[in-house]
Amino acid sequence: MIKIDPTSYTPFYEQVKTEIRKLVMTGSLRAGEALPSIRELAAGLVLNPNTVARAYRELERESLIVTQKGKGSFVADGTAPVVRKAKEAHLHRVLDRAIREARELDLDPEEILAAFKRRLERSGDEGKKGDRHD
Amino acid sequence: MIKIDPTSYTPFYEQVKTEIRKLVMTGSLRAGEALPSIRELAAGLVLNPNTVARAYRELERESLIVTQKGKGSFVADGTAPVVRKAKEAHLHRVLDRAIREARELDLDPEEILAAFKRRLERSGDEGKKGDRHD
Amino acid sequence: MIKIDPTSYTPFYEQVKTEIRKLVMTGSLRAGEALPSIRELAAGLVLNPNTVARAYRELERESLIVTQKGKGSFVADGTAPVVRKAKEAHLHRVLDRAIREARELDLDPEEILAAFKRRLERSGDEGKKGDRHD
Amino acid sequence: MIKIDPTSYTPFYEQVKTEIRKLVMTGSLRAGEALPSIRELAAGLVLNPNTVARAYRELERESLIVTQKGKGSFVADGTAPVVRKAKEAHLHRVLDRAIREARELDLDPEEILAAFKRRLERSGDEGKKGDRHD
DNA sequence: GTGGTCTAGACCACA
DNA sequence: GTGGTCTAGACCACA
Repeated sequence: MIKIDPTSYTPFYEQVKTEIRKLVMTGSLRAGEALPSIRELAAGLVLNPNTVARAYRELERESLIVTQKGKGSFVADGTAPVVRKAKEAHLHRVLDRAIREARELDLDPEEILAAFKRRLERSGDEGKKGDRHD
Repeated sequence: MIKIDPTSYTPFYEQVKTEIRKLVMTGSLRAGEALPSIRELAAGLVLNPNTVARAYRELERESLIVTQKGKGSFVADGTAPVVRKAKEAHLHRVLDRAIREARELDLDPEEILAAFKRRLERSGDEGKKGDRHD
Repeated sequence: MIKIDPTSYTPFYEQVKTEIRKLVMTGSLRAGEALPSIRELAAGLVLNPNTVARAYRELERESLIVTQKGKGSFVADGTAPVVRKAKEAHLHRVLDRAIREARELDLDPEEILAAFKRRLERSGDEGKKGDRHD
Repeated sequence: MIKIDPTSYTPFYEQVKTEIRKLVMTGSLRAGEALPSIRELAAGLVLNPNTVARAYRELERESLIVTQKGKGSFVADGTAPVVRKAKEAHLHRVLDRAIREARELDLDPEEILAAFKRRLERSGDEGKKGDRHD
């Protein structure tokens, strides 16, 4: 469910945080639901447990998850209402960045929009694929 | 002309590379034109000359610029024809990343497109502004 | 295993690159094998870690080695088949340079060949020794 | 008559020195003969006069040339007898370096000699050509 | 412990 | 003044 890009400059622990936030935002992980254990996830992602632990620790600090000693980590309650807003904010952040970068190329809004439509359709055909490289 | 974001995970030397690539792609820097000297740019960006030197060195390795001992760095000849393609490729990369990230939120293409249009118009009103934070 | 000549005009990082390429070409370092860590090699050669790091970084860019965060650097896979060709190319480069320089002295090919034979035998007697000073 | 390689790590002034030494060793420049003026040579090589001046100064310090104020630079007298020995020494240096580098590849002397013969013949066919890159 | 980035500052070749 | 190399040393991510 989660993928880490080793070529990205974004630290592994940040990538793990982002991926888990997405799972919550899409409803793949619901309030109260258990996250994979640190060791489990670390093994799956071929990361050191320390790295995953750091991601969980920071997600806990922002109250997205809670950890119960001896039991594991769970999506925090009260998350549900926040999700909708977070999702919208995330979408805007993502789109605004693309728009800003496109405009920095000195392109007209019409051109940008046309290109966006084409790429969006294209992405529908191919399913979700793509190489990130922040 | 160039701005660096100290809060970004992207290394300074990569940010400098990206910014200079943009200047070439937008035609702000044309083939044969001189780049600011390493020391000059470093001073302007409050970076260490070593950091800017690394950016220039790598841009030279990708043949975007050429350096003449004792004289300075210049946009490479033969850049002009390459620019158009690079620009398009960059635009696609930027848009595709946004599309991929939006789709990972389980949003419909229509929703995504509608949001994109709104944000694009909004960006036109405000002029080019925005808080980056890659 | 590696030696650096501080009197050479060739930068230290280039000398390190050349020496490591040789180790791979002679089979002293095989695909997958670990290279000494940057700090280790730097200490051994009495060089600054930055200098060795630059050598490794550039060897990585030419796909001769791969680096894993926190683990170290390793000879790239797929190196084996490339080695034979690289070895031959390197030999030709070395011999051609000597031939060109000898010819620039206006010597006959026979003279050059005779001298080469004598020096080659002589080198066999003495074992591998020699004062470089590029 | 002289060529400078801007991609070489050998400083320009050293390349100039070496090239002039070769001209003397091959008899292209004889004792008492005038060298091109500093400005002339600098213009021909597209170098700054300072750079050529440094080469001349150092060649003068090693007594290969003499400079007469207002007249120019000349190959020193007493050079003739030295030339023969210098030529041989230079040849040996050049060949020994090639031999050392070939042996560092773990090649047999027979292999090396065979390759040398082939490359020597090849060089005869093509005339003097070649890209150096020390 | 292993790499990666960055600053501060020195020294050199070249224009 | 313009680049290029190098050292010393700090700080961070990752194992």
